[in-house]
Amino acid sequence: MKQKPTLKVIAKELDVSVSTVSKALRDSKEIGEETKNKVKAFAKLYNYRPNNIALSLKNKKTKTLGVIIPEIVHHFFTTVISGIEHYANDKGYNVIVGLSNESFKKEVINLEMLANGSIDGFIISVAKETLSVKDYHHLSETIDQGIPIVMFDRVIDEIDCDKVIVDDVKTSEKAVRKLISSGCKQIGIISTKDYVSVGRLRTEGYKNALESKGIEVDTNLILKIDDKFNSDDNLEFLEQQIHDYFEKNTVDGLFAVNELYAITAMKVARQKGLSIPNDLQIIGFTDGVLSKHAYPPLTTISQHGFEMGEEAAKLLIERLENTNDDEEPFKTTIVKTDIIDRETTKL
Amino acid sequence: MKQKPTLKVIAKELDVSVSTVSKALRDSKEIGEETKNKVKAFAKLYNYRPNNIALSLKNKKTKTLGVIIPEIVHHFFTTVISGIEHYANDKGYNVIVGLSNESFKKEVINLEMLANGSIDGFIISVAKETLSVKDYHHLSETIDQGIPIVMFDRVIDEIDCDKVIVDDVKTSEKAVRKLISSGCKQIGIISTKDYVSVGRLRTEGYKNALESKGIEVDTNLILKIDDKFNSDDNLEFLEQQIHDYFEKNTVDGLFAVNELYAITAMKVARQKGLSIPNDLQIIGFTDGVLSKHAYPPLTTISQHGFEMGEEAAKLLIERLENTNDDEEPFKTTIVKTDIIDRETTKL
DNA sequence: CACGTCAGCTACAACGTTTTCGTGTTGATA
DNA sequence: TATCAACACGAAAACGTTGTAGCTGACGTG
Repeated sequence: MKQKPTLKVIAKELDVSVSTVSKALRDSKEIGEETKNKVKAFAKLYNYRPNNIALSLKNKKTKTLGVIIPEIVHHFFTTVISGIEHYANDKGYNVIVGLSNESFKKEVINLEMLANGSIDGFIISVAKETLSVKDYHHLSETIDQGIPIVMFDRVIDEIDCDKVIVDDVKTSEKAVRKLISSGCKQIGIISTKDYVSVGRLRTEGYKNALESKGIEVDTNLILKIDDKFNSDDNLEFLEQQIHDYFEKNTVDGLFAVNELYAITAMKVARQKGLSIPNDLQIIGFTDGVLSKHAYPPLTTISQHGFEMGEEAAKLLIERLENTNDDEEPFKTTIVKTDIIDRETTKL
Repeated sequence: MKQKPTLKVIAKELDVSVSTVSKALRDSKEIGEETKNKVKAFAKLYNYRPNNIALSLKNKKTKTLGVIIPEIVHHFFTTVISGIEHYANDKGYNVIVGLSNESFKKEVINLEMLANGSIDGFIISVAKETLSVKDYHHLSETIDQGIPIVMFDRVIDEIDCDKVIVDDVKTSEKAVRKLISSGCKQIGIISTKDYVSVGRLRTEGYKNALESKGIEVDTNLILKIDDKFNSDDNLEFLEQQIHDYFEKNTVDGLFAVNELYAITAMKVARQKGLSIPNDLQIIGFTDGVLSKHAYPPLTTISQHGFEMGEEAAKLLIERLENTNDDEEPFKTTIVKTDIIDRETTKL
């Protein structure tokens, strides 16, 4: 186990000064050709690489991005991370991930752990609990300390920062319109509680679509799932709620704000003997593995997570590398969506 | 935007020395009560947090783990990351993720980017390309430099390090035995090419099970998928290969070495009019979202990714924090598996 | 009064870099 | 021969922290 060589050991070994070694390796014209070659050869031989930590300390930048997401076991978030990684690596940045597990406290801890010099900026999708308790002090304090934040997907209007979102209202409107034009007469929606911005906005789009076609909105047809900040374990609870919904309502079209809700609705519908898409047409939101491999394959809205990730990383890195004194105004970029036609809708 | 306070600014502000501030905050008995209180109050007021980078430089440890995986958009890997994060955070460690995208070159780059001081140790599941070209110099060099590595799932026998695996052979044996005892007469396997260790081992288990029951192994029934280092885009190619397999062979039991293969096989079988589990019983490997939400829900082997992640993090951190001079021998821990009975098998 | 002790503080080095500002030697020029 | 530029290199500071060693003044003891 040979130790990593430092400038100092190279200097001692070659009997020159540390500065000379540093300059030689950076090809400074201050150093003579001969010395340069000698140093470079030695450095290559011993596989010298500058110590990142020392560089970070000196340059006051770490070339590392902090990504905080509610859950990693979730296809949408992982595609976003892929996008972030892709863009960031390309620009020489690393990515640290923190998981909030939808918990406010863990979000705060993660932010604090990383905000002490470990990273140059954050990309975050806020936890449901944070949205629900409406306590954003950790975010505003971080921004106050000069650490930029980019929010994506779940976004907080009150916080001024760069944002990457999807036009939830318009997109949902489009999806529900599609259901209408495919012949659905009774269209329901399975959404989240209102404090989750995306749920609220997608419900809004749902209403807009109906109203624009002169259809009255029946609030009984709007199911707002109570998922206790944790969508993974309480699958039965989710099924139960959807089951009850089907007991009380008869629908021939359904719009679900994520793919899990859509898939689960399909399952419950199948148990009730409904045929998809003949008796019931369904559109989901987010194009994940579930949608693609479901039976029948689910017609869904693609959020283009990869592009969202790339865009978020781009916004963040641009802000980090912007050396102008005049602060750039905050941008919120809207990533386009597409409806991917599969087999849970007609036509 | 107020700057992060450092020891130096606190010292200047309170007109004491930097050392005094440092010691006061760490509650050293060298410092008088009065001064301590003054410093602590000031630090709290200005929300002082020690700079991680400076600490890392000084202590020569970063309290950060580097995790390198082939793909993040993959349920098994994300559960492993969850497990790693869970254990690591608990011990005050952060996690940097690097994606190799199954590419040898990207794996090397990622390793090098992080090995220059950014992390204390690696947890890695090697890329298929690396396994196929059999070039492990980046891994052995990293270990040589004193940076410990823990491998999980896809593991390299030639490299001496801690490992976390599943007993692929035994587990597969159990699964195939189950198929046999459920009445299957013609049992096939969908595996990977042999350079992927898990594929090779699971195929071995498949053969063992058959032989132990006195059934002759028919190599035609062994399909080794050629997936070109990228399982995501070439879904049609995968389908094609499975389709051809079904054309040539008639099976009533199928063991697939991952869930995507299993799900795709189900899809192809359905197209051929086969009823599951009546005409064909299927068992997959890895309990992911696909298995759970498939139609019908897939009987599968749970690898307990979360536990694997926790175990990997545990091994790594224990090694990092082991201050004994005598090197601990390398361990490989075997995480248990379970068959999760769902609806693609009888009984 | 000389000496030692102790509390309470400060100075300094070190971690590995980069960069600014010297400094000494050479050779050419006036 | 005195002056000066060009060249090749070194010393030192800085980033933020911690730990060791050193310093100062007050007090007690013989």
